[in-house]
Amino acid sequence: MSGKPALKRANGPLTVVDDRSVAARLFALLDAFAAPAGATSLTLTLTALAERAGLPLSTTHRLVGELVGWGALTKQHNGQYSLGMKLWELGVQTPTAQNLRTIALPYLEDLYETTREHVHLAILDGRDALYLEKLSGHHAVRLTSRVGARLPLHSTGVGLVLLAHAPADVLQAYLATGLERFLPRTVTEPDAVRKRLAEIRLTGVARLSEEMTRGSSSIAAPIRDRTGRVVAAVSIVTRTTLIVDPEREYAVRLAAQGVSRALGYRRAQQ
Amino acid sequence: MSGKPALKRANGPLTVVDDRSVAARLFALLDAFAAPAGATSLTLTLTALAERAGLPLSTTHRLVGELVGWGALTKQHNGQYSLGMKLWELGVQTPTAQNLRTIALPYLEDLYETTREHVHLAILDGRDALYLEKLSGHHAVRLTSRVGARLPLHSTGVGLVLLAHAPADVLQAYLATGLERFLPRTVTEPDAVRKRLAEIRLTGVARLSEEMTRGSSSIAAPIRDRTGRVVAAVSIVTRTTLIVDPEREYAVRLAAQGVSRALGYRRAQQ
DNA sequence: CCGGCTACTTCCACTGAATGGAAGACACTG
DNA sequence: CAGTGTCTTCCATTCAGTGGAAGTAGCCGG
Repeated sequence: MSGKPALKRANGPLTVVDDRSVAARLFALLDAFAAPAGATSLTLTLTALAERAGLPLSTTHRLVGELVGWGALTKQHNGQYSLGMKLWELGVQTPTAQNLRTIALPYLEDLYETTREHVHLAILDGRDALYLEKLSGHHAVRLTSRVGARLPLHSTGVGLVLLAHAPADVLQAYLATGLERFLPRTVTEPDAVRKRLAEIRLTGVARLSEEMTRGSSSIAAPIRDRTGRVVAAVSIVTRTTLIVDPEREYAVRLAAQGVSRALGYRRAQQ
Repeated sequence: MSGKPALKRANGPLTVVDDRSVAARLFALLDAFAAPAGATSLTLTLTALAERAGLPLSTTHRLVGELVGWGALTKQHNGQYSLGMKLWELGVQTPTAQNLRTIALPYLEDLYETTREHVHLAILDGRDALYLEKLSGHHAVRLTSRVGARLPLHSTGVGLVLLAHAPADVLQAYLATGLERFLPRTVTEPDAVRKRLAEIRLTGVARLSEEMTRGSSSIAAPIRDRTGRVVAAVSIVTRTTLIVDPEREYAVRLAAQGVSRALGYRRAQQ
């Protein structure tokens, strides 16, 4: 691979920091493990890793050695490498994740108990909805989401809620890039999306059917912090039915309000 | 491997890999954020960070710049640094955590629902019980545990279960170091611990009262994978009462069995 | 308004840590 | 047992990283 500049990452969040710096190489190695979509966590051989990170084998070997020594990677019995516990340990200490999760979890559990459906908690990160938490029972519908997943803003319940309350420039930028159509019913036309967002702001809930995963629908509501800013969104994902039942919507609203209140939000204004 | 410098692996939090290497410096910076016990996630100024990591300020400045660029650290409005979302994102993809959690969560939820108590899921990592998951309602007792926390093996329910099924050498090594007494009732005498572990192996449950946190008791049971090896432990932590109630113990057992079965364990032998 | 303090940022000449090609070890496989 | 793919080690070369020092920004008290 001569192509001297920049690593050629294909899919996913490519954060080239500086390239050439040792740090950047280490990051490239870790990024090589970023799982694509809803896939299971990767496991790579040294050679595969070197290739994905765009580094010479011997360099990879040495750096991987350091990463393993620290615990960021683990070498399994079969010689494959995977992300290590140390990374998990540090990761769960990240303030945003840690705090929001801790505060929200009890309410999410309540929501799960009353509805028995998948419960999601997500925040806006860049151009994606980043799933912080997901509860689901033994049966519920199969889904692409998982904790740590990034899903599009325009085709998920939490995504639309987050988008509805995002700063104008973020919305602008998001709509500017073409929106992918996952299923026939996915709304991708910018103006239609804007209209939809206005309604979501008005009613305080988002409802979607068959826009991301066949056979499933979603109801989502915003979570606000003490300043009133929308910082996250909760949703439930249910099997699509024709009946619109207001009870579930109420349950989602209730959960969102509970978390907001726990974050210090008092619906003051007006 | 001449016995020269560094390479100080111990799997405690302070993992000096080689020192001098760029990687080691980066790791030191990240390690500086490792929260002590049950504390909230740290937030540090550049200077504090430099100090904790034992690096010159200018070096710290540059490296921190790279870490922020990649997303491992975040600079907050007030100029303080904290762990960043990228780290969380990678962390939750760690196979052990990811898989166990995904499989176990539904059972933990059931357990929470029937008991309304703190529910813990932990694995053995080094000399500690590492808490992978924690569910707790709005009320339950206040505790030191949290997801990502490390607590001692001899004074927690999950810890004792894990220790009871640990390889002989691990147990040996653990008992060799003096065990800390947290409360008057903490069992710290090696032989007493061994006896206790034998009982836990026999009955399949661990019960503790007032050994770690004042006012709380715990019931824990082992989780096995398809090979029959104990890979994790579940527990509930309740307010201490005088009544030993068998229902809760049954619920914990049930949850542990559920997860074990989901992991492919068939209680074959005997 | 200023001087003094602390905390952060930038600069750059020097140097030793990191590099990577190549060769050696290992492990399958047919 | 040669053949192929993968991993590990070595070491001369050099360029990325270093860190002392100087510059900048922000804050406080007088």
